Amino acid sequence: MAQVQAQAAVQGQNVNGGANQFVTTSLYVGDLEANVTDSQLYDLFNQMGQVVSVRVCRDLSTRRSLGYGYVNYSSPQDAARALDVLNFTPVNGKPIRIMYSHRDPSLRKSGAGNIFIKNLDKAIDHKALHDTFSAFGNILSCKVATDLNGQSKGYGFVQFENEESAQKAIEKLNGMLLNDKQVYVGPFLRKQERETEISKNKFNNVYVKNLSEATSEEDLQKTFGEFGTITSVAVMRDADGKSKCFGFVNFENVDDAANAVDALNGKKFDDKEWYVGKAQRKSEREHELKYRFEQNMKEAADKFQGANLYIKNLDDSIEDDKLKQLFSQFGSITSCKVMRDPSGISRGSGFVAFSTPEEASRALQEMNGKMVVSKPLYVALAQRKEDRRARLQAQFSQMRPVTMASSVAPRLPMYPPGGPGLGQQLFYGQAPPAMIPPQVSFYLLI
DNA sequence: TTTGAGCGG
Repeated sequence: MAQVQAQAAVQGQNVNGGANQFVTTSLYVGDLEANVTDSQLYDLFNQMGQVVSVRVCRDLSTRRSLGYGYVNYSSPQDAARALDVLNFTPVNGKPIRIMYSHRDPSLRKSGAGNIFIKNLDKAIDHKALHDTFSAFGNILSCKVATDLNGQSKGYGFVQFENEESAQKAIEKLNGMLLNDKQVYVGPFLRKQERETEISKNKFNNVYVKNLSEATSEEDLQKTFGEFGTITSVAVMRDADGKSKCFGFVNFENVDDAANAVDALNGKKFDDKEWYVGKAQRKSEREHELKYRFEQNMKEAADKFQGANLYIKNLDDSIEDDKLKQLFSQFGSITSCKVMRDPSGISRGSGFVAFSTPEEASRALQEMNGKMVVSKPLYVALAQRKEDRRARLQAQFSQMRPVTMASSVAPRLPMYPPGGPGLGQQLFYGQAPPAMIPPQVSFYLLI
């Protein structure tokens, strides 16, 4: 796989799929021991070719190492070779972990292609793990969990560049013997996700949706009854007795419920593909919705970090279109909004989001202090995430939750298809200004 | 037994 990277590098392509020109020459070096210095990194990496620059990142005020740094080469081949040869080299006794520098965190955060391995023989180290799994695709990051002495804890992680490689690795290696130990290889799940996975496995009550309108309790009883004793069955209906096309089947026995889900989920009845799964309690459903929403908010916030401008001191006469006009000369505007109070009067503030931080930065420089209509504009980068969060919490109590029918509730723009369902009773409120990028117009309270 | 953390000038 090092060859693939080197080849891509020679051709000036970015193996990670981005467009950044530095991606092939700039390395991220992580898992640094706290006392590792710039010059140590330089000495090590300069053995692979001319190093252009190197730095260990430090906390601005305390100057303490943040445990990672960067090494830049002028030659992509040198960078590729350094990644291949120097990865997991101990520095101050701790193996460093090298990746191509990739500033956009979306791939890392998405967790796509990330797998977990357990029951690893203690003799298998980072390198051995890497070698074993690199047969299945390009690896972005790989490590064995270790204790403070560097001893293997018997499990590890491999993040592939793509999901297909991860699937192949799972398929081929799960249950295989590695150094005489049978390893488990599966998708990586965060602790929270894993707990809900487990809780999914034991339940009596089954939820079924996408029923045809004609499907009755008797039909459900008949279909589900094949799997075991049913204690109750219900098709949910509106006031007129018309089916809402979903229902619940409660089994006496948890295994029967699980079998029914396995067998019936995705099956077609009357031309309708049923969804059959564990019936969630309201609190579980809300918890899941909230979790997914927060993940999306985080992604949105990250994405717009640096590309999103906060504007103040706007003349009241300026509307969204006019704001956009003012800023469009600096780049491609992905969204633009003047904040207004409930009666529609401009708050004199707004947001302009560009597609790149560079455009935003230029716009900031050119537009801050510029006279527009009658007043000098105040232009700043939209608040950092941490500040937003703190202020968000302060304002949380002041937001009045609004219940909306699913038919009028706005779609959250950042939701992927199949995200939290709007058919649920969700609470939406107006986003507090200066908190949330304009793309995300509503704040969910649950 | 064991389900991370991580991107600047």
